[in-house]
Amino acid sequence: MATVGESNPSHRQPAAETGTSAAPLADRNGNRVSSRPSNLVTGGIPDIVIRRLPVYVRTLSLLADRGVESVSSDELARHIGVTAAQIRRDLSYFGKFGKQGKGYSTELLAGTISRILQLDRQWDVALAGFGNLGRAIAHYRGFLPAFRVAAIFDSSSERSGERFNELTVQPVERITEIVAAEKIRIGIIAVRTGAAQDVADRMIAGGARALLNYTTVVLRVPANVTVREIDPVGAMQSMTYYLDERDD
Amino acid sequence: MATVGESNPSHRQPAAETGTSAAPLADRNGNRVSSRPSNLVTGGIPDIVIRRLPVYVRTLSLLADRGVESVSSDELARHIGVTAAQIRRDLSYFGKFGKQGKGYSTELLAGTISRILQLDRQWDVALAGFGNLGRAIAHYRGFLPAFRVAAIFDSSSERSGERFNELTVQPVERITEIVAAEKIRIGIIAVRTGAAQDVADRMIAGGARALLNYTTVVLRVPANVTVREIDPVGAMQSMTYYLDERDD
DNA sequence: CCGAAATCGTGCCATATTTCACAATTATCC
DNA sequence: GGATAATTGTGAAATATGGCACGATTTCGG
Ligand SMILES: NC(=O)c1ccc[n+]([C@@H]2O[C@H](COP(=O)([O-])OP(=O)(O)OC[C@H]3O[C@@H](n4cnc5c(N)ncnc54)[C@H](O)[C@@H]3O)[C@@H](O)[C@H]2O)c1
Ligand SMILES: NC(=O)c1ccc[n+]([C@@H]2O[C@H](COP(=O)([O-])OP(=O)(O)OC[C@H]3O[C@@H](n4cnc5c(N)ncnc54)[C@H](O)[C@@H]3O)[C@@H](O)[C@H]2O)c1
Repeated sequence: MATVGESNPSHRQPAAETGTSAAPLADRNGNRVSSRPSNLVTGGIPDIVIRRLPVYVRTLSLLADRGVESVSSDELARHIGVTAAQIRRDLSYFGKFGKQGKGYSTELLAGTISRILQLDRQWDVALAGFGNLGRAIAHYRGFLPAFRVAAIFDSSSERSGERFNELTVQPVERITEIVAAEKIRIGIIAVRTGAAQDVADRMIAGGARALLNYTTVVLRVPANVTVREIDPVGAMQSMTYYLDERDD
Repeated sequence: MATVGESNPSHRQPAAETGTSAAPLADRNGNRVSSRPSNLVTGGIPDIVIRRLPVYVRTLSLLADRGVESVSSDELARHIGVTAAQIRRDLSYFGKFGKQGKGYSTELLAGTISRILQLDRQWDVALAGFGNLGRAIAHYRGFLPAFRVAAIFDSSSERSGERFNELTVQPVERITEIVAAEKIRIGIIAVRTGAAQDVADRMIAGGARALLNYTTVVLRVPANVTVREIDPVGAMQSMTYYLDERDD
């Protein structure tokens, strides 16, 4: 396997981009806004490429499960809905994984990209907010097996203290302490909007460096923290632009 | 106000894009796969610009509600986390809304962009899937007031027939019929992955032209249908790339 | 009413991203 | 075994996106 895989990832650290400055706000797909790694300075790999990798893994794994042993960039591209050249280019940032005349081994490539993304381990995640959304996230099995909710926080005195599986919902005051103690690097923010920045700050103080933000708040985070936005409302609001009364 | 606002939006229709050529996301049948409209051909406005507009509206409305009457591109940029030039450029696609020396009227600009996005009306939405996620979406107030769940579908015989507010959950077989009858243009897909394409096809057959896809399935849709993906798992999986054991 | 300060809109340039297209390599078939 | 077909990885070109910087215009304080 080529270079990146399990090598020391320190060189990948998102380029410095402080608070408000240069951070672009929406990715190509529809996922949203805010501080994601700038994509060039480090000589690193463009974030837009990184964001496509999960789809590759997903599709390759699906094919592998179906018993398909190898796949060409062209066929993979048709499955995913991108161009074959893009897939080949994306992969070329990391090494050479294909075989001319044959294509890529589905299983091998899925495994390789998983390692590149560090998905070959389980990550503990801190969940803040245990309201409707927070509960839904806690119950959602789709994050498994790479991600496991290891701590839950809520400010409400009714909710804090509540049990979920083997976890007790903790008060927000303990976020920093617990995130640090459990070495949690990833946070999910599902609190009411007014509390989002505070909760993010506490998580970061405890050592979190990746935040999944379900609120519409634009989070201010240091340059070494990655934030991804989940913004279904924004997605809907941008689709209506294209709607027309009559149609085809 | 400038041109676009409530003018006939037919010219905005995503360019019909045949085959794989100009459009990055087309499959063999000329069906655009997955999200966003092609962004150039029509001489139309780049989709990436459209996708930023909801954030502008949101922020401007917030400021207006706080009693801020006008805001400069610079200040707005600081709130949102983009550059002032980008905001000015984005707006310039639609007209001239600012006043030199002063900035933009928060209320006016929020209203103008809302009209551009056609958010100055209520859109009926069809929701497919009434499991955990579907229920959460149905209860979620964040889509209001621009979007209203007007029909709910589920294949399960237990769920179909169930009531939600004044709605009865309907079987998937009725999607096309009901979507057509109620002139619904927007669908939300929250069914199990295996059913996503089928449900999408039925909605489109009934006249839906915008789909919010919560599943990980890559939907095949005609070129005149916009799809946006909500993919929190992918977002998480791409953030782990940047995580490092030690940090800073 | 004046000069300084603020701010927009945009031409033009810089950067980022995608795509083309082809040499090199490997597979396949007879 | 040799000819043909398939397919990769990548330099170079093409597009798309972002940002600088400045003329033009408006505001503002006195
Ligand atoms: N992106 C999405 O798909 C999506 C969907 C639904 C809701 N949301 C957003 O997620 C957030 C939560 O939505 P919800 O429907 O779960 O609301 P909710 O009211 O059910 O839950 C909010 C929770 O946050 C808790 N909370 C309030 N202040 C807190 C604080 N300082 N620290 C920790 N917890 C605190 C409350 O006690 C409550 O449990 C909102 O911002 C909402 O807009 C996003
Ligand atoms: N993007 C996200 O944030 C997110 C979060 C949770 C779940 N999901 C995804 O959303 C989907 C639903 O998740 P869930 O947790 O609600 O699962 P669920 O099992 O609770 O609900 C799925 C629902 O789909 C219904 N269904 C199955 N086949 C159908 C068909 N042919 N037509 C209509 N309805 C059908 C089922 O009856 C059930 O009610 C899954 O694909 C899941 O991976 C996405």
